[in-house]
Amino acid sequence: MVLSKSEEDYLKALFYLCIECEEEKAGTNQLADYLRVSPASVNNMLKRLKEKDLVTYQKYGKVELTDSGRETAVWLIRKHRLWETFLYRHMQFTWDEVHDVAEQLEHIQSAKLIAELDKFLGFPRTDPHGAIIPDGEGRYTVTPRTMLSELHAGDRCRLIAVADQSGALLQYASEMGLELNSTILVHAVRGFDLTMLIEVGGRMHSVSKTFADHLFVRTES
Amino acid sequence: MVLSKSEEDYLKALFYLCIECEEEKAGTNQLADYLRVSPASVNNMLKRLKEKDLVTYQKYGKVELTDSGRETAVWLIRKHRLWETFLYRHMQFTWDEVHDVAEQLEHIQSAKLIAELDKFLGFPRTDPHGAIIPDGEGRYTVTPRTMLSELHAGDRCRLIAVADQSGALLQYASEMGLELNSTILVHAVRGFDLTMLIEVGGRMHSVSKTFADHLFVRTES
DNA sequence: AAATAAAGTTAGCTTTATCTAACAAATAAA
DNA sequence: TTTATTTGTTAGATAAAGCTAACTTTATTT
Repeated sequence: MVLSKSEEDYLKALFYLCIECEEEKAGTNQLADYLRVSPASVNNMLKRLKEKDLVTYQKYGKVELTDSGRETAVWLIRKHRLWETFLYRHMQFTWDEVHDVAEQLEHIQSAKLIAELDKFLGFPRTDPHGAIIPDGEGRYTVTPRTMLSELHAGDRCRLIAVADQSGALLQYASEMGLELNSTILVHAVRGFDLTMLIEVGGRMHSVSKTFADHLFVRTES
Repeated sequence: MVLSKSEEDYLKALFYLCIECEEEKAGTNQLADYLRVSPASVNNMLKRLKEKDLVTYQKYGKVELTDSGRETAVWLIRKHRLWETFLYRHMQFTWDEVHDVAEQLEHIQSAKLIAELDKFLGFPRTDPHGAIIPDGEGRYTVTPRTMLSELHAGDRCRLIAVADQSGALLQYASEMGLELNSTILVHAVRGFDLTMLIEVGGRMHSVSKTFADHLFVRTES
């Protein structure tokens, strides 16, 4: 079944809200906020997605992806992340530049192209933000990950992934010399607003909890 | 100025009809035929393209691209042909498979991506069908080319390009062992329907004038 | 339990891009 | 030159995807 760009965007949004955020189901306004469209537009689209058996949904209820809907969403995420990897590795894109173009490229329809791209890249497991790339069979494991904000003074860790929603966040991280695999030392966590004092490559930085929530790490000591 | 996919398709069609076919101007029905839409749709679109100063056009008259329209069309062709080259060289696509996917990829908006792709490919001059790739400054020279159908018995030539409209033509050519740079020997031209008897790689083939019209060659003797 | 707030829906409008059917203009043929 | 044919235009319809404004449900407070 061939879907429109918009339909695909809604499915992907639902995937993020329902599966990645472990919230099970999503509401109309929540989706509208995420996609920056009106709740009315969402309502409209949900009816069509239900028609096509991509979501389960009933009046005044929450939305959920069907198996078929989730499969499509995972396929889109696979395409998106493979393209990001390509742009990053071979087209000299920085990690804050890849998202916007991959957002367009993910709608290109050609299974052969994606299979070949995967092969060309050497079957990468993660994208430039450390996010897991679903495999050719649509397998996608959502592993629970530790956020930098969960650590305490004295902890040491490595950056393994960044929540890639915002380009500003990535630029900010780059400015402080932070990239995938960087070692981070937590010097202190200020009590009242949870601001963290961290050391990256010998330099000290003070970062907000909001920022630290978006960095996924593996603790080392 | 950002154009819709459709607007871009119309500009590219106009470029083919007006510039590549050396016909100067195109008509409504001609465009409708080429794009496989109704003349009414074309009429509608022409009004909008005129609004945006991409074509010159007046009621019951012929259409022509403006400088700005031609510039956009050449940019699309550059993108299309660079993607074709990428698919052919690095993604194991055959020359009859590249067109459809490139048709989608040409609408991706990122000048940086195209500049990097060009560099990655080593600044290719021609695409997998032998068509010239416009350079980064939008320079595009339409060189007059010899068609196989213009040759006579006894002539020898090399295939330098194929008119890439139809995938069927390319498959047919492949089947007879014909690829870019293949040497073709014209054995005979039948008088009444201009069917040609040609030799390719030691094998004889009888080809129609229609087919021979789509092969561009460089004569060698 | 009634009042208020939050969330979700409907109706009706807009734009883009397509269509068909009917009509008008320009060109070619008799 | 009148007729016929081809070519081009208009009007009105449809479908996708969005909007606003008004309304209805459901959930939360007091």
